[in-house]
Formats: sequence, structure tokens, C-alpha cells
Amino acid sequence: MELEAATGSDRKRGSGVKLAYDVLRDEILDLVLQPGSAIDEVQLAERFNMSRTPIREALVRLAAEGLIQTLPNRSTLVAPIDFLNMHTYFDALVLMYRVTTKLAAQHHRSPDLALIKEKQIQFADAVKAQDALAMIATNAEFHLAIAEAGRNTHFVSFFKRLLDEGRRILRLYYQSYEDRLPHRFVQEHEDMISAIENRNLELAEELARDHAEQIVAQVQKLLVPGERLKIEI
Amino acid sequence: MELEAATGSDRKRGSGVKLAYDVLRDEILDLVLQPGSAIDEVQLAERFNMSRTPIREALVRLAAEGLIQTLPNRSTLVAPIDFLNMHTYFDALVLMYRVTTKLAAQHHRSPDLALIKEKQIQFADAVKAQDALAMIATNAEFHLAIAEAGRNTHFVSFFKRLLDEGRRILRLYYQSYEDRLPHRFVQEHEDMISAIENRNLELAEELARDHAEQIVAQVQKLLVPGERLKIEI
DNA sequence: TGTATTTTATTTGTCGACAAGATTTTCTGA
DNA sequence: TCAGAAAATCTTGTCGACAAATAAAATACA
Repeated sequence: MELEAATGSDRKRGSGVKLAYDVLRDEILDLVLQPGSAIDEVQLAERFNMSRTPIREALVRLAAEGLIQTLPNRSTLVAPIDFLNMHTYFDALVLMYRVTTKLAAQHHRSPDLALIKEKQIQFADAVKAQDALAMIATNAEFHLAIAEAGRNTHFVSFFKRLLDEGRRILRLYYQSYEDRLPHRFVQEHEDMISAIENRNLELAEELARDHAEQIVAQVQKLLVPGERLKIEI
Repeated sequence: MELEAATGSDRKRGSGVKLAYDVLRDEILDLVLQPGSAIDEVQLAERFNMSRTPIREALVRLAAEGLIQTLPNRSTLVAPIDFLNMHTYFDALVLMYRVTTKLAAQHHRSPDLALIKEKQIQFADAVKAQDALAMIATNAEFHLAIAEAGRNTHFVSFFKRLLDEGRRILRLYYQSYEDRLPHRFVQEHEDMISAIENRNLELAEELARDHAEQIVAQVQKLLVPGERLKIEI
């Protein structure tokens, strides 16, 4: 467990925060750290073999991203997953799928397309290998590559944040159900790539929406029995 | 200038960061701190009469929000305004105007509407008084109240961030041109309120888009002579 | 035995100090 | 005079320590 910090504190200056931030972030998103559980600064400092200062900075950054909650003068804890307002998350996610894909169809250049296709191959491999974790990761990378091709940094950063949060939900999903993993998504990705390549804005957006709604429906069927207010925008 | 920190360092525990964060944030958004200018931690520590630690935490938070940029091991500076990609900002802003207004028409409850109308009165007062700064602030509050009524925290936080960034641009706009301030916006706001109140989703969204496009066009006419790629979503 | 109050312990927010990088200045040699 | 190396200065990242705020434990009291 203490692999990341050897005894000798020979670390490059300024890499301390980044290390703590990256590791904690991954552990939160991969549900290694349980949502709602408390975080002990001193313990983390010992674990990473550094003082509390860089740990603190990492925590502040995570808090700014909404990954941890910090009660003033009291404990800081891993942000709980808001199951009650899950539908608002899905609304935001679907919208970003649509917008970024449409913009990609409009603004992409050749190197963008190469990267997108590369991510799609990685995603297909993950599906073939039935590797749920790799699927989650490569799927996010695929859609982020599309978003980047859309060339709107505001949408990209917002979308990235949503996808991160989604990692926890999907993780939960794949944790509870060992499912035949959706080969269907691979084909849908291919269709989206074609639409982007042909600069067919409407089709790209439509496919993105259907794709997103499909995933959302599947996740929601398993996680929340309750209703979702469907919103047309 | 040093009003915020008297000689006696009698400050409530934990209020240090908040103070520094709030003040710096306002100074950045109000263009008191020039975009691109350097930030000196030690100087700030002296000014706020506290050690570098809380200053540092405030800066980290500001950096997480994109309000300052921090070059590793080197200086940190006020985030420059990205005039080149301004159109991406406007695209995001217009979309959020539309989405939040539509959702407000769908999900608002009576107390929401009261708050929205209150903000609208304040906005109208600011227009009447020709107070540009108050206009910027109350306009943002008005639209944020609408967003809150839409009950999607993801959209709200994203929108809030965009409106903040907009403060700098609008500030620039009002700084250079002493204009007859747009009474027209007041009427448009009234129309939006009616649409929300009547739960007319389509009309609410349409009015929001027109309103946003109107503002964008006016700002863009003055700031960027270049073209804007108009995107239909 | 259960509740209120004091004591103790834990944890967080802040501080001053120090060292690693980076920047500027000074010095050297052509 | 100017380019390059060395030294001095400045700024940032990290550390250990301390004090305020909170939580937990212990005690007193009914």
C-alpha cells in the first residue's frame, strides 16, 4: 500500500502535491475511498512521506473540483454521491455529449480524427477483453478527444468534470452487475466518427444524444428505480 | 488601501483564506488586478496581515477556478483574457442562458419566482441609475436566480463560472464606452419572467437565446471586430 | 442510571523558517 | 563592448511547531 512513497524523501520539488492529488483523485473516482468517509491529513502525510502542507494543497484542489467536502474547522470527507439528484447529472451529461460531438463535426481537423480513432480502438479492445475498468476509462478518453476536436475549452472542462463524476457512478454499476459488456456501444462510436468525419452536424448530434440516452437508460435502470424527468433542449 | 487588515491580527480562525480569496477574486473580476500581471505572495501576506499559508490556499482555489495561472516554481499571474477564443465563451454562455431558463420554466416553484422578480427590480434600478457596475452584478444575479430555479446544480455552477468570467469582459466593455445603457434588456427580462411563470418552455428558451445573442452581439461589436462562428444547437 | 459540566485529546488553521529553483547581477576573458 | 560563467538575490515549495476549535472522555451531580 505504501508503494508510492519510499523511505528516502528524494522527491522533485513541487511534485509532492501533484502526486498526492493524482493518487487521491484516482482513489476517490475508483471508489477505493468510500464516498462520505473521512479524510485524515496527518495519516495522508505519513503515507505519502511528506508534510501536511502539500497534502493540504492537494485537498484544497480536490475540494474545488467537488471531489471532497470540507467542513470548516472540522473533518474533510470524500464527497458523497448524490443519488437523489442523479437525473440532473444525466441531463447535463447528455447535453454535453450532444454539444461536443456537434462541435467536433464542425471544427475537427485531421489530427483530431486520428486521435479519436485511436481512442476508439482502445475502447473496442477493452470491450473485447471484457475489462470494465478499461472500458470506463477509454470511453471517457474517446469522448474527451471528440470534445477537444470541438475546440471549446469551456465545454471541454465542464464535460471532463462530468465524466469524472460519472466514473464513480459507472464504477458502482459495473461493481454490482457482471454484465455482458455493451458491444453495441462500439458500433455507435463508429457511427459517430463517420458523422464527424463527414461534417454532418445534425447527424453527429443525434447519434451523440441517442448514445448518451442509451447509456443513461442502462445505468438508471440499475441504479435508480425512480423516474427521470426527460428534458428536451 | 490597507483597510481590510488592521494592525491587530484579531481575526477569526479560518476566515483568513476566505478574506483573501474574496478580495482577490473581486479585484481580478473587477479588473483592479490587470490580466496577465504577476502576483506576489509575500506582498499579499503583508497586505492582508497574515502568513503566506492562507494566501497560498486562496491562490490555489483561484487557480482551480481558472482565475489565476500558476507556473511551477515560477511566478503566478492573473489569468489573461482570451480574446482569440472569445466566440467559444459566447457559445457556452448562450447555451447556458437557454438551458437554465428553460429548466426554470419547467421546475420553478413560487419562492423562486419571488426571488427572480426581486433581482429583476434591482436590475431595473441599476439601469435607471445608469450604474454600469451594478447592472453587471444584478444582471448576473438575476440569471443565476433563474438557473437556481431550474434545479440543476451542475448547470448552475458552470453558468456561475461563465458569468464570473463575463464580468471581466463586460467591465472592459463599460470601461471603454459610456453608453446609453440598455433599457431594452429590462423588458426582455420581464418577458422571460412571464414565460417562466406560465411554464412555457419553448418560449422561455427562445427569449433567453435572443436575449443572450443580443448581449453577445453588442459586446462583440465593440470588442472583437473579427467574425464569430454562429452555432445552432 | 442518566444528564450536565469540566478535562483531556484530537484535528485543523496559521505561523516563521529554511532550502531548492529560478532570476538577476556581477565578474571574467576575449 | 560584449558574451558567457559565477555569485548573489529573490521567490516558491516544504517543513515542524504551535494555538484555536472541535470532539471525546472523564467527572460531578441529581
